[in-house]
Parts: sequence; C-alpha cells; structure tokens
Amino acid sequence: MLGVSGGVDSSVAGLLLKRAGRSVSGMFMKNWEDDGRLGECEADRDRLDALKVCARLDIPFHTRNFSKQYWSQVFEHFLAEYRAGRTPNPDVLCNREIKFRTFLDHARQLGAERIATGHYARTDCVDGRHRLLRGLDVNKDQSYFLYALGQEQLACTEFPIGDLPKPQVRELAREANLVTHAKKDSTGICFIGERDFRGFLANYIPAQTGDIRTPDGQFIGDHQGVMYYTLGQRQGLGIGGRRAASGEPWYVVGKDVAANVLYVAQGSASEWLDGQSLRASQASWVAGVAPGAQFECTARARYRQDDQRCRVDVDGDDVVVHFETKQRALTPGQSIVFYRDEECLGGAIIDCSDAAFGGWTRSVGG
RNA sequence: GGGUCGUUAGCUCAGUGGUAGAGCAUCGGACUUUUAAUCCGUUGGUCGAUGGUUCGAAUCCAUCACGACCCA
Repeated sequence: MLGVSGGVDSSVAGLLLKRAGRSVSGMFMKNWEDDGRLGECEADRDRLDALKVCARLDIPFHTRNFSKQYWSQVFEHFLAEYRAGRTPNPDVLCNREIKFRTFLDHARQLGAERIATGHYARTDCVDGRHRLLRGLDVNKDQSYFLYALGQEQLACTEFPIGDLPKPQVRELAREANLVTHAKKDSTGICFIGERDFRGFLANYIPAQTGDIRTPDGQFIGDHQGVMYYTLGQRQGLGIGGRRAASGEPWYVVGKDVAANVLYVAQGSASEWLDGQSLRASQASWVAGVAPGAQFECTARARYRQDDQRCRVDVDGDDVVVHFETKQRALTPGQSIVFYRDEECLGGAIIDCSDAAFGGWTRSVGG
C-alpha cells in the first residue's frame, strides 16, 4: 500500500513499485478539515492528482479521512506545546502517529503486507536489524522527520525514491507523463499546508500582548504573545532603530511564559543563544534500544542543519547531549536527531539547554 | 526671560546650494514537508511650518512651532 499525496515524490514511488512488478495500491489521506473558509481546497486538488496518478499507473485507489486521529494524536499535542511556550515539530509526530500507525493499520485491513511512502530516506537490514538511513539526495533527506519509527514500522516499510536525487525523480515523472511532474514541492505543516503561521496559531491560541525586553530587563517594545515566537527568530519583532544601539537586527533569545515576556538581543553574533549541552526526553531509538549508555555520534537540532559532533548520555527515556562546539538556538520542543554516518539512530525532544535562557536545571543531571 | 543644539522614510540616523540615502522594521520572492534561520528584492519621505536670498535650497537668512539641554 502506497501513501499517495498528490505530489511528485509519491507518484514516482508508485511508478517504481509498479515497474518492479509489485502489486500496488494507492491510498490518499485527508487529515485536515479546512473549517469552512472560502476559496480553494488544496486537499481536493491533491486528491484529484493522486487519483490521476493511480489511474495512470493502473493501480487501485483508496481514500481515507484521518482528520479525527490527526486532531487528537497530533494537533492537540501541537497546541499544548505552543501553549507551553515551546516549538513543536508536528510532522515528526504525524509520521509516528498517522503515516506509520493509522495508515499502516488501514493498509493491513485492506490486506496489504507492506507500506511505501515518497519519503527521501532509505532502509536496510543488517544482522536482522532494520536500519533507517538518510536519503541519498542530501539536500532532500527527510530521515530527520522519521526518527521516531521503530523496528515494527521499518520491517514493513519501503521508501522507493530514497536512493534517487530529486531532479531524477522529476525527470522520471515527466517521462511517465505523470500530472504531478512539475508540481511545486509542498511545504508547511504536513496535511495543513503553507499559511501565515502566526495568524493560523492565533485561531487556536489567542494573542496576549506583553513586553519585549533585553536580557538586562530594559523594555523595548510589545509582542502579541510569547507563544508565537521561537528562539533565534528575527522576523516579526518590529524593533526598529534605537538610540545608542548598533544597526544590527534583533533576535528572540528567551521566553518567560509565566510573565509573558519575550527576551531579545541584538546581532547574530550575540552569545545569548549559544548553548553546548541540552537535555531531551521521549527518546526514541530506531533499533529499539539506545546504542549504549553513553556514545558519540552526530546530531541535528533542527531539520536541515549541518550535523554536529556530540556525546550522548542516556538515562532511561531521557538523554543529555553535549556538543563539541557551541550551538545556536537549541529550542525546547524541537527534535534532536542522532546519526552515525548514514544511519539515523533515533532522536528525542529537547527540553532545555545550557544557553542563558535555556532553562537548564542541574537537578536533572548532566 | 536668555542661550545652545536639534526637528530628513515606521524607528535610529547620514547628507552644508543642483529636485534625497543607509541600517533596522514592514512587505514580497527564493530556499524548506515543523517553527525559524539564511539569501535576494521591494515599498516607503511635498527633508517641522511660513517667508526670503538664488537660475536653483533638505542644505544660506528671518520668523514661528515643537523637543532636549544650559544659564538666570
């Protein structure tokens, strides 16, 4: 069973499976209900494209609506995190809860033995253990979003385009006359799509004006709500020139949710965002268990960051990560994902760091 | 009451005779299946007001208004 989104990637994934002589069906998931707003319904168009692709490939087409599951398993958690002043990554959760759980369940109910998606990632099996590997196209690699998958999921999952570079995927789609061949890559929250993020959040989390202050407490402006900002953010602060200040831009360096104060500092070289250690929880290991109580590897603290060398200390479901060099804007709620060369080992969700406003507390160890 | 300095894009400022610029902010685009970052670009001002000198004034002169500081 192939998850078809109506984009190029899943289209070509289907094409490759079909060419390999596999028995394939496509399933389109609609997981978000656009609440009555006038205008185009992106999901309907995507579904139509998915339908066309499946027809072109001559494979059965199914549709499922997982909006309820998405809401309760992903979106409510997403909102709770933002309310707590953190910066969640809903797509990591979406993969674990929807694409590789709910979707998998429904595929099995239809008799499918395996599932496939258009993710840029690879798998292999070494000594009976399934591994998750980076996509070959380093520019498109999506293993970061998949770190929460385990052995059970990987054992029955395929990523047909994981060893192809994106341009070749498009070329294959074009040659096969798939309607999606020139479709722009989709971005934004999975299933919800691109939108004015602050305005979108404001539908669920009301604005609450508060102070913008410098780390030494000086008031320099108003914000609409600390939950709308993330560490390291520059846009949306509205801080112009100030007397006796340099002309450098201002960045969010800390959030005091209880006091509703946003802390900002000037200049990208500001040290207020630098941290070298972090604590993360809800650790998830692809192999089912951590590589060791303590190990060295590389890690990414946000998608599309360069890999950073670090040492990891495992303590149950918690980990303490110590980087070789200082990192900028280690952000609570974001996922830290561990790699060893091409292999994605797993990851965890950042709780705090040792940056100035990182909320690090010695009592939890490290 | 007197004096000094200041009043130029949303903000902070540069521009001392030839019909205005920068940084930040805003907005847009690129990049990107989170949020951000980053890169590129755009918008934006009858230069406090009035009068005068001049071929021509943000730029010189006068008066007024407002602001800051100083002296009484």
